[in-house]
Amino acid sequence: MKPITRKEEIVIVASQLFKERGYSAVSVRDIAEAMGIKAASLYNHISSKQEILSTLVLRVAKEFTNGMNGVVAQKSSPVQKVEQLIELHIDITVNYSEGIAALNNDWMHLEGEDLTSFVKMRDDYEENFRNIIKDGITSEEIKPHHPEVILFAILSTLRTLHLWYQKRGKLDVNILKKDMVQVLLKGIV
Amino acid sequence: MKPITRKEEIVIVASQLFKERGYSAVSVRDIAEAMGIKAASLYNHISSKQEILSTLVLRVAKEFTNGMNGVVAQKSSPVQKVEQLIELHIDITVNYSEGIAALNNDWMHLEGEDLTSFVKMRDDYEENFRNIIKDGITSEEIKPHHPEVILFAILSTLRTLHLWYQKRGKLDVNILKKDMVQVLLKGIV
DNA sequence: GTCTATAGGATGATAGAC
DNA sequence: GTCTATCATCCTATAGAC
Repeated sequence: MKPITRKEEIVIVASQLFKERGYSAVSVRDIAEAMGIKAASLYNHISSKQEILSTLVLRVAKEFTNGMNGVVAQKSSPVQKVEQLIELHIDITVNYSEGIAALNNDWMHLEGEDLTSFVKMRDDYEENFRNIIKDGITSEEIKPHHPEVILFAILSTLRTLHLWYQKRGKLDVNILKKDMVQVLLKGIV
Repeated sequence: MKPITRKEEIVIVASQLFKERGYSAVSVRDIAEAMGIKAASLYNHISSKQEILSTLVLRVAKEFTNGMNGVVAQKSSPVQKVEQLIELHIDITVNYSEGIAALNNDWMHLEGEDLTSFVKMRDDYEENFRNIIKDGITSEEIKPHHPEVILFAILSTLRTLHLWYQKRGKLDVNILKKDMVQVLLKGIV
């Protein structure tokens, strides 16, 4: 089915270590040891430790960007779009759990063009999300709180889903989606 | 007024660097340079780099523990307690912004007894919060969603407040409290 | 309280044999 | 594709002079 390349294997193993300890606290020797080979052997497949991080973070960032573009292109209402974004985050969390940890905590260790391109993707994503919320306020579907507070509350929750999903991973994804949508949109009281 | 000790100065300078790059990516040379002295001179005031992290993280963790104990001891309703906890997080965020970053992202680099004691404080805090939510569901003040989903949504938002507060720091704290309480308790639609 | 000098080890990465 | 050997640099921390 999936003939995983050696480089891909490195990225997967590294991402698990990055998630536990963070990019800076993980050495290339640690990654190699986790794969049962020597550090020098890694360099037959990658050009630097940086490259692992870039591959990992940019891959997930592109998933978010593509997903957001899909949502924006639709004709649904602002609230429906927010629901779709909540589902997007849950889907990506389930499929790229370790990558999200790196994206959240280690993006600042990217360098050069990779850093620039990541920051742009993240800013664009937030701007699209913010505009959807503003549209919802304008059309009176969403309560007139400060859009920034709403954006922050939702994004904070969605961005840290991976921390929680690993603990309660048994919960069915569809149940999680429904509950999360209810809690985030309609509150708890 | 405040005769800041040299050690305290080190903790403050280090916490700002830890917030930007994370504990592992900051060297003692970096900290010393930011203070305009040599790395070796730091060791006249601290015994290790670890000690800086412990001081920082445990200080903030104790603030949360004390605050939670105060809330639990009160006779207010579950929803009122949640409101007080939201305010607690906002107050601590305003006063210990950098420490919260270390607490969120670098606690796993604590060692020995400090690590154990931190994890216990964090677990106790979450357990108290969870019980308040459960009480609210039992008394039908809070909607009967899975308590874990509610706890997660609120805590995720509150724990990352510091990221947002620095960007929009101009916003009055009392306005922030009111808006945040509304959004988290009553939702956005 | 700060300095210079340095110990002792870890780090990212390369060269070249197999 | 992996290995051993190695380089140059960085790391935390200590000793001892001023």
